[in-house]
Amino acid sequence: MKLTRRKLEIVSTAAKLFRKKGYNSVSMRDLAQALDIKAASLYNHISSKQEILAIIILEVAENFTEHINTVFPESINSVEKLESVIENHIQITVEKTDALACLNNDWMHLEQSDLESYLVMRNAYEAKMRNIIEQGIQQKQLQDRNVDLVLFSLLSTLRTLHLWYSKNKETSPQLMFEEMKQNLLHGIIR
Amino acid sequence: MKLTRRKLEIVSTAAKLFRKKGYNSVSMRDLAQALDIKAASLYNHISSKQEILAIIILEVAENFTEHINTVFPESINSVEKLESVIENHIQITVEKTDALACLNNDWMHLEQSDLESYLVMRNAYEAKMRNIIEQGIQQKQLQDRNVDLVLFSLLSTLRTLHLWYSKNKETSPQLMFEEMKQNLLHGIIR
DNA sequence: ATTTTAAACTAACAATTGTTAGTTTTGTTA
DNA sequence: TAACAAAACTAACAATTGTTAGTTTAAAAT
Repeated sequence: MKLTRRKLEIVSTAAKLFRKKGYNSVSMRDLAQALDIKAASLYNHISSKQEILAIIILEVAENFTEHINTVFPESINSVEKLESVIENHIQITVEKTDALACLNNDWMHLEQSDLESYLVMRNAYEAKMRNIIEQGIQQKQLQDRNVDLVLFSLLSTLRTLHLWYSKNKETSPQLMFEEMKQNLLHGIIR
Repeated sequence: MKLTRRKLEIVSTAAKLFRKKGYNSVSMRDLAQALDIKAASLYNHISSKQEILAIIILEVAENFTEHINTVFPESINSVEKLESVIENHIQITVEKTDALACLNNDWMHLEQSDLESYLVMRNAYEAKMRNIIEQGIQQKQLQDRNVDLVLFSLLSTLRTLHLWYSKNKETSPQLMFEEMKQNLLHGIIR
């Protein structure tokens, strides 16, 4: 099924609801009501509830994948690569807040090949991030620490930044970028 | 209803299931099956599914509250207070992994007075953390940054550390503490 | 040995779930 | 104006949900 205008409305309304209550706590009747139609009418546009979830999540996952594939082979140093990753996370946080929250909270409700695709992308992403960090340590640009924990420290904050942003929507991406770069890379101690 | 031995078994089994699939994706029949009994038998021990969720979440929330209330008035400097908070998060992550994950993922499915209690505790916790950070900035021990974003950077990682820990259970709390202190307070750049 | 209590059971309920079939309405194109 | 397509509708389905009522079993206390 093609992504028509109406279908996109349904998907983005669903993302908003899924984000607030979680995939399994939003019924097709809830979704329909938010769009001011009846539940059965949704099926003129989408084939199943699952399809909606897959569209929401896989699109964001592909955004992340595309960016890291661009930045990974570049001949800039590790710190600059990390900065670019931070910037990308902030951009997606700002532009696709609902979908990003869905990805974080409801990816485990994907089924079969969609779940598979998601996990493949996530693993590849983390592997490339890991690589950047290892390279940074080797080149003495980063502190010599437990790579997995460094990776987690970065990603945990970047992945959940939408929680902060949704309560601070007036903040400019620029400011977020500068502050997060400092916090994540240089720490908070003086 | 008192917390008997059997009731605790039910609650901790529920925490394990809720963590993996989310509160609304675990039916009372799922929970019963995991305990090798029938769904109706659960009601000899608990009064509702909601009660289970509330027990799981509020207990952890109280742990956090107790600790910050202990550390907050102490006459140690801000950095030492932050270190103590980090240590406490790691301890709870290690000792109550499932319940902590539940709190993070399913707090919004609490109802009425339980939801209220949770939010009161969370707000109080964040306010005290915020205060510690502000004090640290005033006393020039911390960098002069956006307080809210510093707070978020710390808490986002500490709150989701259970995601990393559940895949790295062999790691000692000591090592986690030392590494996270470095990552969070001093950053990762050399 | 008898009574009591704790904890399991079977059977059923009313409500809600995702989804389908078939129909009607609405707006556009021939 | 007639024909067509898009998108809504009503009505219903089978399955699953949390929970209750009433009963049986097993263990502990008298």
